[in-house]
Amino acid sequence: MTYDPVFRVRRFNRAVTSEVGALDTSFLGRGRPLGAARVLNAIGHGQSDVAVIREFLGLDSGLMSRLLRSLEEDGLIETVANPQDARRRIATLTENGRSEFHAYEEMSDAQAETFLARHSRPEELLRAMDIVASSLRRDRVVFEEKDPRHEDARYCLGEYYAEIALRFEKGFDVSLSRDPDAGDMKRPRGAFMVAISDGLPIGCVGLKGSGGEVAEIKRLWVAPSARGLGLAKRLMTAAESIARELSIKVLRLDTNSALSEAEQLYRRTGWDEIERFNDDPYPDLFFEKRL
Amino acid sequence: MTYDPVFRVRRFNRAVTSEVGALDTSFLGRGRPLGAARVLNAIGHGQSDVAVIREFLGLDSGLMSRLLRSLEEDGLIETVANPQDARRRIATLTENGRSEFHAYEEMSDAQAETFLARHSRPEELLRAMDIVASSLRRDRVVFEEKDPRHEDARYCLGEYYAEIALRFEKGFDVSLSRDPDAGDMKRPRGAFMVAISDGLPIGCVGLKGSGGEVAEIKRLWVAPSARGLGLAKRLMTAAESIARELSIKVLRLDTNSALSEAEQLYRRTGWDEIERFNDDPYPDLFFEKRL
DNA sequence: CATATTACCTGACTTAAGTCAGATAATATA
DNA sequence: TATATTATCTGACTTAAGTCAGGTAATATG
Repeated sequence: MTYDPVFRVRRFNRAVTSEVGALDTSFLGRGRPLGAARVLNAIGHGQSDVAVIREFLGLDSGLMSRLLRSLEEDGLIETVANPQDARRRIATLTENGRSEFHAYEEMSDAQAETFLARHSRPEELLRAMDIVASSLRRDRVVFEEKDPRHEDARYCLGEYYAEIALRFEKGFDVSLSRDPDAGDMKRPRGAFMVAISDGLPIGCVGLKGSGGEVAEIKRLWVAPSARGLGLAKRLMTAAESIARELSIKVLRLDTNSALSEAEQLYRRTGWDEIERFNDDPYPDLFFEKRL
Repeated sequence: MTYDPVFRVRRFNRAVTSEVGALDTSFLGRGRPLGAARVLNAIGHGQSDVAVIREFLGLDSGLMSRLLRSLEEDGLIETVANPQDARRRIATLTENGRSEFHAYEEMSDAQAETFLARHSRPEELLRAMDIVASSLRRDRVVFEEKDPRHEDARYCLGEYYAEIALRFEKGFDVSLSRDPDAGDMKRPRGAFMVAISDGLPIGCVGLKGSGGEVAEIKRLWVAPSARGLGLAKRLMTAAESIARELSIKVLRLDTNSALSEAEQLYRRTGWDEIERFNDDPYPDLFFEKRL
């Protein structure tokens, strides 16, 4: 017996729509209309190009202009013409603007902390929030090529190794996490791709080149909170298209039959099972795809 | 290595505030201002007393009056004086109002279904949404005394037995779920209490009386999605206060040491460990509290 | 019974948000 | 170079939402 799924989704909708105020009232509470506060916030987060902010917040040009004037009159921002294109304007915070922005930031941080502090199992609540946020914004995930030693890449790899270690009872040699392959997962031999959802890395994949026509797919990982969104497939597609760019003709990968979701994905997307091509102890399944 | 909790809460806030439209646009999309749509929706859900709706939606009396007039002019509702108190008004849907309300309901249902259908692990997404919703609305949980055979009570008991069966490897005799104790968990001997969060039962507790001065606490259960909110303690407090109403002097309970959260709760809230007082096979810990 | 309170209504007002039609100056294009 | 396009600005407008003071009729209270 389980409750109607549609009822549960709608219950969630009611909860967030009636409590969004409780979630984050930092936009209010400083005596400024929401619109002006949102513009100030965007500028504070480094968005300086007026047209970009306007597009991002979905504002009419007239309204945007007026909001900028009101922030300017309050001495919070300054605008100057863009030197590359004098039609466009660039907005920056003044000293007062920075302190006002920080006041908003601190309110928002404090509210988030209070919300978590009321829960005695904050890690589970956070996991749930990650799942919902990733699902809501699934269409805004961005795929960025990163150096495997970049902070975001290392975060993903750390999570990947931690999970591997958990799933294979025999454990996993953590020394590998120093990643001897890093050099082969950078241009021009290969690449490393991170999926980022509103600032949070939620997946990665490595393309480990050899300099020749054969390359390997490594480190395919999707955060537990982002599974079910089809991210692994999108990561693989991205990796394949980089491989084509690099004139790679044959892709290989190894995996373990315990990772059944991965196995299914490969079989569904044109990979063929092949003979073992290395003597690593962990994998027991080997695939190949000709591009 | 884990991401900053405050960052993750704020990411969630951004996701819901920027996608609430995507979550439920059913209030819009029918050419009616949000305020009027919300009033129509409240009436459709059976709230007929104007003052109650006004309180619930937090509206000024003047504004409420105007919204009612506009719905009346559109032929969607009718208002009559309350026969018990002619100052108050009662609003009901007309035939047109009912079909308009159903149009909103169907849009909302369809959107919830679409949202779920895009996810390949809907049950995990639902669990996450339950956790977040229960946490957001923790202060609006209502405790209702119910007959143990009432639908909500039976839902809780079903979940309780299912969980017990999972936690004790030896399994659990499901025939017990027919609940031979039902008669003792009703007034005047005892009571059964269900915690309900916006329509979803998320916890329960039974007070099983004997007719005398000794009663037992049974079936304390909190939904996995509502743990960490202090609900068990509130349920126990509610059960104790009913026990006092019923002139019960001694409360007893049995539990299993595998349920460590429960054991800690009892020890923290004035219960004393006592000798075994029954020969049930499952419990191995026994407590007593004098009221 | 006189008076206070309550629930609702009405009119006059404010604010936030947004739309729309030009105007201006800079830049891109034929 | 003439023309079109673009980014921003300005003024005039609309709509939704809400506030506030005062009014009416019903009900509660001393």
